[in-house]
Amino acid sequence: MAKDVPVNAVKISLELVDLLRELDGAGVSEVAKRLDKPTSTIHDHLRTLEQQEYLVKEGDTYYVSTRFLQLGAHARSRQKVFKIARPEINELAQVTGEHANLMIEEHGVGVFLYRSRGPDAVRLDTHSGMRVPLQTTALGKSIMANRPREEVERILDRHGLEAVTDRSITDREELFDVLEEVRERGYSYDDEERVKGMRCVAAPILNEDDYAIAAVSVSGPKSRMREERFTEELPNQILKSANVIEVNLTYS
Amino acid sequence: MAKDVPVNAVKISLELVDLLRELDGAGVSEVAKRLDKPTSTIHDHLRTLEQQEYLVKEGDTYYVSTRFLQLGAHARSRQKVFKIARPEINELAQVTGEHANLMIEEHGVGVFLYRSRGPDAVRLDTHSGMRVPLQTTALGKSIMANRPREEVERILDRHGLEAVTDRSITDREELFDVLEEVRERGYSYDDEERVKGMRCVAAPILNEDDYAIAAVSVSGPKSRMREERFTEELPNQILKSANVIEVNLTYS
DNA sequence: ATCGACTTCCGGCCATAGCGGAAAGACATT
DNA sequence: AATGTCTTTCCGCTATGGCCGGAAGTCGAT
Repeated sequence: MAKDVPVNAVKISLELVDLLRELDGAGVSEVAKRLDKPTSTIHDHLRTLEQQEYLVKEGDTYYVSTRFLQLGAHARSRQKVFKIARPEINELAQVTGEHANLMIEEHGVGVFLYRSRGPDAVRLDTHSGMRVPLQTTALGKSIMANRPREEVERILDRHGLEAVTDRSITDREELFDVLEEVRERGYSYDDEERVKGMRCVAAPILNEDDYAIAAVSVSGPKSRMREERFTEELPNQILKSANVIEVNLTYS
Repeated sequence: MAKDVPVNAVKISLELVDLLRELDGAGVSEVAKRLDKPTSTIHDHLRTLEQQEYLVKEGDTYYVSTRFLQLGAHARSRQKVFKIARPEINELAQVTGEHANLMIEEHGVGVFLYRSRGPDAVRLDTHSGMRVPLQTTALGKSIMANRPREEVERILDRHGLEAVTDRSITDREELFDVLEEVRERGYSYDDEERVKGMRCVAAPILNEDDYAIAAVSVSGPKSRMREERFTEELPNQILKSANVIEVNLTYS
């Protein structure tokens, strides 16, 4: 096994924490089985993380601690686009009645920074901090469409084009064609490419150099996302919100 | 130096992350100076954390990444008291106009799980995930007052009684006297013990064994927190909310 | 009582974390 | 341009401590 990271012990602990999140808590032996390491090694790591207060132990089960809440809140509030976009996203959710979202790109994946539920919003699995492949959301496509092609290539080299539903885009050239359209049109669609039955409209937030730093969207059930509402009304509302955010970003 | 944790490398990385949060981003040499380690060592750790996507690098500065947002959101939603209390806290903020808060204890410190700003709420530094010494808030006192004395002793042994303002309680016996009163009265006060000019009223959330699992509070400026509102109206509203939460917790 | 499945502890080996030193850049200042 | 002072980054050695096998506890079930 080639040495891939400078400090392997840290890598193990981080994988361990993320596993505990996925499993929603686990004991020593279960973690050891999943990571294919001896229980004694895992035990050492769990103890360390617990002593440093990054995990909590209840009985023989370890859980992710709220220490991460503090770090996460900091990471989010550090993004100036977050605090400027938040009121606009709330507004968007209210007037459309649906979900409204804010996404940024980080390490080549899409991160939901914030979401607001409108009065008619359906139940949905998206939550703050959720990470998804960029090409599977209208948000991600709006971002990629307004980045240099070579940067998008690098992201694809790193993450590939994993399909999430049977409608996901999986061909690289097809994706670039779509991105071209999106850039010209100014906003993007997602038609059940990530979640069955859901459609989505998104627009990018651009900086002074027309480089996408984020995207905003509205998403809802297919039944309500159609005809003029889908092709005219929602795009206009979203473009207006995106524009307000862009303006507020430059003058702040 | 005695070996204090099983995996020292992990400890270094975790301290590093927390330092980056405090500093709101930093370069290699600044971190190295603060942690009193060689730059080469710090460099190894920063690279590892960045490769694992727990940090982001912008130019020569490393920042905490939104990876923590996902972990934090999980850690919070894991607490059933959070999702049950949230609507009640929002309600409390609306009817009182002030800040309303939810706190739990973790590793012997108070953690703000959620807060809601009412229409008249003043600017305040509290935020989700914030960690404070228990004895410096009405919330913390409500929790400690409804825990076995030996458990409180253990917490104090570990964390001491650090003063935050000149009104903070610093004497152990004095604290236990206060806690005794709080338990009998059913709710607790904070009169500028953490933040100058702010007062706070809190009530515990108890489980079936009368063991405090959390606390709710309302906090506001001294000028509005006085006379009957402070001694009657707010305590009653908070006790009512706490009771609703307790009931919803048992039947769910 | 005996088992089984877990967590925890212990002690040793050798991979590797941590470090010093040097190289490669960045950025002023002269 | 050239020099000096900051960085960050790289490289390779060495002693240490991370990792592991195995044993000892712990708990519940049968």
